[in-house]
Formats: sequence, structure tokens, C-alpha cells
Amino acid sequence: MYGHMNTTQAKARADILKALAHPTRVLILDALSRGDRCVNDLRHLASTSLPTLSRHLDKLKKAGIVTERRAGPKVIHHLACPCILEALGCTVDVIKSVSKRQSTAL
Amino acid sequence: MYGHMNTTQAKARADILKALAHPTRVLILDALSRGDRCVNDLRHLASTSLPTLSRHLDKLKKAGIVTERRAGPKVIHHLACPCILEALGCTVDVIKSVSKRQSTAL
DNA sequence: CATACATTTACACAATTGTGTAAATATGTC
DNA sequence: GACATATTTACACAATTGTGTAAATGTATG
Repeated sequence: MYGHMNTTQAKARADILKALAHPTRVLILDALSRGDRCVNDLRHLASTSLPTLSRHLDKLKKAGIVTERRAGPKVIHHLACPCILEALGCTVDVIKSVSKRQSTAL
Repeated sequence: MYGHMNTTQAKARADILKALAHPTRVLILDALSRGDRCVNDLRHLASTSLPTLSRHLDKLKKAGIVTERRAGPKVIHHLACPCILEALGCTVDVIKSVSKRQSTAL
């Protein structure tokens, strides 16, 4: 189904996954899936400082998952790769699969 | 499209994504997608020691993505959640999306 | 240009993650 | 049980990631 993967490809893919792999960034992506937002709008998403939130957004931007545009003094963030939501949905499948296995285990 | 997510859900999802977010683990999952393997079979996948490889597999097991069974002295690993391959495929979409954007930018 | 608002970056440090070598554990065979 | 093979765990340490406070930067407006 999948051909052999080389080290370079694996690193590139892992870099994308790393960008997703943080609770705050998961929350950010969930929020952005419902509409574009500036940092301040995301302020109450997690109990973190504004600079930290800004750096999380920066990671998502550097990974190419999120893009930004300026609107006056505000910087509006946009989910450039909605396909990311599939990966997020996939994690739910794993969680379900695990709890199913645990309840099946006698 | 997606409802608001709470902190607990976000952490659980991020934990799955963290388990995927390493080049060696991406290579392991790619290999397991083509069939069950013991640690030794995966030895030449990446330039890492056997203990390191074993620990990467352990992470995948703890996340519930991979399961194991014993076959004599060997421990055979199995991709318990093939849906993970969708998440892996999604990373390719991001990479393509980024290079497309870069070539479009004038 | 002084001020206010929005956001990012610098700095210092805590926490987590990844790693190899060596030792320990597990399984089957003689 | 001694031995060979397969795998994991212990230990010590390097590297990366995440964080808040404070300072700096960017943008409009009087």
C-alpha cells in the first residue's frame, strides 16, 4: 500500500507531526477550523501567556499549516491546510480503538 | 464542522500525535504498514541502536498505535491502528501545499 | 511624534525527549 | 542449569522544546 520511505521523507513528515503535537496547538487548530483568528482572540483557549500562544502559532506557520495576513494592527491567522483536521480526527480513532481493546481484554 | 474542544481532549490527541512525531517512528509505522515485524527486522530502518529502536516501539505501544505478540523468543509488532496511515498521508498533503504556495508566490 | 494597542522577540531557565553503552530479563535448546 | 538468541531496562547525559517576564517591534491615531 505504501512504498518504502527514506530518511529525508520521514524527517519532513515528522516535522509536520511535531508541529501538531502539543495540546495548545491542537486547541488552536480546532479554533481556526471554525474561522480565522488573531492571537488575542485565542487568548482564553488555554491557560498560557500571550507570548507563548504567539510562539505556538509561529510553529504552525513555520510548518506551513497556518498562514497569516495583516489587518491593520492585527495579524489574522488562517488554517491553510484543512487536511490537518483529518489527522486530528485520526487521533480520535486511535483513542476509541484503545478503549475498545481495553474493554474487550478479559 | 468541529465542536469546541476541551483541554483534556486536546492533551489526549496531542499525546497520540507526539507518539508519531519522530522520523524513526514514522519509518517504523511505514514498515509495519507492509507487515508485522520484530525489532531486529526493523534494525536497518534507521541508523540507531537496537535499544533506541525498542524504545521508539514502546512509545508507539503506549500510545496504543502498535500492539505486540510473542512468537517464541521474538516479539512481533503489529500496526493496530491503520488509520494512522491517513495522518501520515496528510503530512504529505501539507508538504505539497507548502511547495505549491512557494512556487505561486511572485 | 507621543500615545495606545497588537504582536513578537530576547533572555533565562524548567521540563521533556532522545540517545548509546552496559546490564538485566526473557525464551528456547542442549 | 549452561548457553545462545532476542529484547528490554538502567544509567548518564545531550539535545530539544516549552515557558513567563520584560523589552522590543509594528501599526494606527491624535
